[in-house]
Amino acid sequence: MSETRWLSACEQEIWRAFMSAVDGLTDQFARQLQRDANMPYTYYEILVALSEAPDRTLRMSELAGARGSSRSRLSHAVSRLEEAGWVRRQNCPTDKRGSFAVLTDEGFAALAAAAPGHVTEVRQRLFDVLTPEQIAQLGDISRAIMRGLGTPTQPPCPER
Amino acid sequence: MSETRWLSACEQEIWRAFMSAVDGLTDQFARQLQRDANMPYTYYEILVALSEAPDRTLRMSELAGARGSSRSRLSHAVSRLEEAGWVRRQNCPTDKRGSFAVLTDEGFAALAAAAPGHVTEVRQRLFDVLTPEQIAQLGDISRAIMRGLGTPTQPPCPER
DNA sequence: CGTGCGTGATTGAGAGTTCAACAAGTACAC
DNA sequence: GTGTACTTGTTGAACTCTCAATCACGCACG
Repeated sequence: MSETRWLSACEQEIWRAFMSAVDGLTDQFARQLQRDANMPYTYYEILVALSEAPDRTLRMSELAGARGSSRSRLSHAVSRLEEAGWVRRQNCPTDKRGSFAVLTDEGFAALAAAAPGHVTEVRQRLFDVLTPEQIAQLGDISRAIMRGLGTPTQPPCPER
Repeated sequence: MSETRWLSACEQEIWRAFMSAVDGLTDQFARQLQRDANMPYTYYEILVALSEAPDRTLRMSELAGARGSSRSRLSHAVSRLEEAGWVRRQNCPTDKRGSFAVLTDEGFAALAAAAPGHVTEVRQRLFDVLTPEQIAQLGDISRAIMRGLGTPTQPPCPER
């Protein structure tokens, strides 16, 4: 067990600013979605992932793995989304253990209704307050963090 | 209601990288604390705030306001922390409605035990994977976001 | 005074997440 | 084939957070 490398005053200030910003952002987005679309943020993400999949269908595992979600959490969430009529479960014919989650038309409609408000919020709270340089820097920083966490990353966007 | 300004492919890629990074980080920190110190991240933050206050004591409201927490959440959390013996409630003599939360010696000890692991994690997952320039950029970006959210910000650190 | 209104804090119910345990199915060696 | 180990997905209990309701108190105004 080696000596702890504490944060300098500078580092600590940056760390706290970062956490405040992130907290504030996620809180803002979560509230906006809950208020305007009556869905928690994680459910929105599930609907987005399904809407982009072929046939709007994904295996439960893939859906869980795509976002950093646990199988258990996803199972509970999909149960809820099923009650809402936004998602439907379907058995996998080739692997009898497996289940598919399928986005229903109602689910797609709910997502389409929720998206504009959410995107507007993201634009206002994030992109509009940063300069183009800062936006590019944020992309690089995020990818570096993801690499540090072992998350696979896509190559950065082509030059602006 | 004006037209929605959607995100470009570039912006969306940055947005998703950012959310993945943030999610991964907070998840990592939360798990590390839960595993090694048996406390949720928000409770850790409460202990930190108390440990820095004069007499390790704060009004419930101040404690809630300091972090973006609701009174209700804080009340529940302090009840838990009280059961653990880490915090103690104390009546306010000048305002009989008020309560103080006081960090106990056990609480301070628990915090002291948890801090090294947490700081090490923050250093490894965040500061070690970024260049000094990126760290400074992250500070500026975070402050810009906070301003956009209406959160008061401290002036940035003196030049490195 | 005392009535009314705003504030500080708590409570309980409902919703989401986590964790461990479990059932069911598949893969693979022997 | 059969047994063992791993994977997929679900479940229930415990825990945290949110929201609305509530209680107790302070403060100002008639």
